Parts: sequence; structure tokens; C-alpha cells
Amino acid sequence: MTDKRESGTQRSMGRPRDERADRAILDATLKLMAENGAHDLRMDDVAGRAGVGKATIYRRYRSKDELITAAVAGLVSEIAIPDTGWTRADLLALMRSAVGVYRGSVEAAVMPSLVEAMSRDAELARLVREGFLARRRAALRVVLERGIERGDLRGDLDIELALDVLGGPLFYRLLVTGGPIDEQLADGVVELILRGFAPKTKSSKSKQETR
Amino acid sequence: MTDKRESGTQRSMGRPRDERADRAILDATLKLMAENGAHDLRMDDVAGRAGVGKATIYRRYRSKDELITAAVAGLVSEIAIPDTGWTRADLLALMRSAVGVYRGSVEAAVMPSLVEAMSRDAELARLVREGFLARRRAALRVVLERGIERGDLRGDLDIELALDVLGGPLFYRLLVTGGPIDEQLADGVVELILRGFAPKTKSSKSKQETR
DNA sequence: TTCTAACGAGACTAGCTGGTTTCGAAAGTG
DNA sequence: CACTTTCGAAACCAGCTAGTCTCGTTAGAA
Repeated sequence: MTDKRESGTQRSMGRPRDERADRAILDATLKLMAENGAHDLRMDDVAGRAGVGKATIYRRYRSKDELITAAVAGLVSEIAIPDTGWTRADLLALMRSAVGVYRGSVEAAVMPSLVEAMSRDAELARLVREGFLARRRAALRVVLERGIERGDLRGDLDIELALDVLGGPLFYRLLVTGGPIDEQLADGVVELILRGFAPKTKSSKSKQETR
Repeated sequence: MTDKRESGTQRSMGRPRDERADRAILDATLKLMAENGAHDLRMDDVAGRAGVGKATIYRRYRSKDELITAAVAGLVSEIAIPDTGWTRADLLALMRSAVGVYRGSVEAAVMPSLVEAMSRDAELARLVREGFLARRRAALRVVLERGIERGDLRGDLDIELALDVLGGPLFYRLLVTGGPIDEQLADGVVELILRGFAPKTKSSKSKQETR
């Protein structure tokens, strides 16, 4: 799709493409996006950092936009849905993994420039949301729903709100306040969700042991 | 500071500066930043939309960066600290006003591009945080602290976390998920904070009336 | 009325950059 | 070996824009 070679027409003639160049190009693109922003990405710089000629890039991607899209699309990562049997532990596992990702990774460094790009390109926004934000969100949703069934969370809770409360503060610190993204954040948010969305009870213990 | 005229030397000779041009320039700058992003701001466009010659801009600001900085600095707004006597009402007032601001205003439209710029310019980041985010945050902090004294909130709560939980979901939806920024969000977050950070009690009513 | 500086409009330049193309070399296939 | 396609490097161009400068004009102060 991003390739000029016609699909189906498997050419076996000529020098085959260097697959290492593929990775090198995408890696260089992501790193430069993180450093200078998607907008200040220079094709010459990508070529230089990837140790590749510009023609090698344009043979794979028709334009800069296509390159950026491909690089962003490559950010997808698998998220395993934890299932320890304890709602708190499951939530903590997901949130701590999130903290790990958004503290110091390329993904974190790219986010500010990505936010700007998303606000101006609906297609890219969809790609980012569905491509690599959706996994963790889906996992959290499953854990929350299990928490409801299990009786750890109230049945009428606004799941979308809960998801945004879990993820919002992290991104808020990453993008806006510059506050610390650490375990304390993960733990605090999880604890707040468990307490604030605890099921209605007639006599609730102050420190319930959520099973 | 952003003016070429030497401070102190109050010249009263010659044609005085048109003060309407000052506003027109800053307004045009903000609107164009909202539309196209800070990076794609064209000085010609600013001049055109403001109905002003480029020289008139450069007489006030040495460079595009200085213009952008000035426009952002002009975003400050006063936030009255509500004091109804009820913690819930005070929090709701602040959060609903925030919802009003970040739904459809110029400020909201500028944020994505501002986030990107902040990530690359520490001075601008400070300006934005202290200049126009700090007001509401300070007001919320006061309300939270009063809530603690009043016994509506637990004394050992992490105030920074609470502030980020109040603001985070809103910005998360604005910048990342594209979710709705409405009263339901404000109400839900406030309710969560009140429940989740409720003081430790021996017998807590499920629907406590926080006075 | 004279003087000064700001005004809107727009010409100008100096620099940068995305994209295309060309080059000789290299890497495979048959 | 002949053939085809990719490779890195670099030249090239067309387009765009920040910032400066020059007009003739205009608003106030002295």
C-alpha cells in the first residue's frame, strides 16, 4: 500500500530491497520526530541518520506524510490483559506498564508533536487512537468490567469516564504540567478509582480488601 | 520589553502608535494559531487578517517567536475562587467553568499546537503553565484544602494527584481521545474525587451530603 | 505649520526545503 | 555473464517565507 511495487506482481528480478533499510528509515523517522517534531522533520536528515539515500526513502514512501504515517503506524504494541483475580492488581499492572512506557520512551517523546498533528489530520488521529492507544484502553475496559461483575466496582459507573480518569492524569503530566510520571501516579489513580467507584454498600469498611 | 522604544525615553514626538492595532495583531495571531498551528503561522497572514502592514508588526515584535510569545502571554484570565460553603459546589463551579472554556474557545483550539511548542521551548512552557493554567489550578487547590479542613476530604490526600485527576481527563479528551467535554465530565470527576478522597470514617453513608 | 514617527501596502532578497532526477556501483536472478 | 532493480550520494529546481526596506500618507506634538 505504501509500496510502489504492484501487489501480486512478485518481481524477482534485479537487486532486492534491503530490509535493514526499512527499519533504519522508520527508526530514524521516529527519533527525529521526537527530537524536532513531526513538522520539522527533514527528509535529508532521515536519509542521513538512516545511512540511506533519499531515493531509497522515496522508493518506499511517496511523500513525507506517508513516511510519517508509516512510522506512527509502526508504534503498535501488544498489551496482554492481566488476570490475577484481583481487580486492584490487574489495574495496577496495566497502569504501571503505562507509566513505564510514557517515561522516557520514544513514544512519549513523540506524543507532543503527535497531538498537534492529530488535531489537524483526522485520519492520523484515528490511526493513533486505534493503532496504539486502543490496546491499553481495551485492556483496562475489560479489567473494569470484570471488576463490576466481581462486585469490586459499582455497576452503574461511567466506564468512559473511568478510562479517562485512569489515562488522563498521565497524559496531562506528560503533555501539559510536566509533572512526574511514576508509580505513585499509577497507584494513586488506581486507588482513587477503586474507592470512588466502590459499589454502594450499607456498611462499607474503610479499607475494603477488593478481591 | 517586546518594544523597540527604549524604556524610560518617553517620546511624545511623531504619530503615536495605534492601540487598536495592538489588539488586532494579537487577536489575529491567536486565531491563526488556532486554525493552522503556531508553526504554520505566516506573518503575511497575520498582517492581512489584522488589517495591518507587516512593518507595524515588526515595529512591535522583533520576530515571529516574540509575537507568538506575546500572544500566548495575553491568554491570562482571572479565576474567581468560589466559596459557597460546600466543597462539592465549589469544585463543580470551577470544573464547569473549565468545561465551558475548553469547549469551543480559542484557548481550546490553540492547545494542541501549544503543547507541541511547549515541549520544545521550556520558557514558553513556563509561560503557559504559570500564565494561564496556574490560576484555575490555584483556585482548585484552595477549594481542596478548604475541603480537607472542613472534613469533606481526607487529610492525607495527594493534592497534586487530585489536581491532575480534576484536570487530566479534560485535557486528555481535548488533546488525545477527542471525547466529549461536557457537564457530565465535570460532574463525574468531582463526584469521583469526593467519594474517592472521602475521609476515613467508621460508618460512612453511601450518599454522604458533603457540607 | 512644521516636524516626527507610525501607518498600510507591497517589492525585494536571502535562505531553506520537498521532491525529482542522475550517477556509477552493487546485488541479486537465470 | 547479461539483465534488472536497488543502493548511497549528490545535484538540481521550483516554491515558499521571515525579515527588511521603500513608498506616499497620516496623526499628533510643538
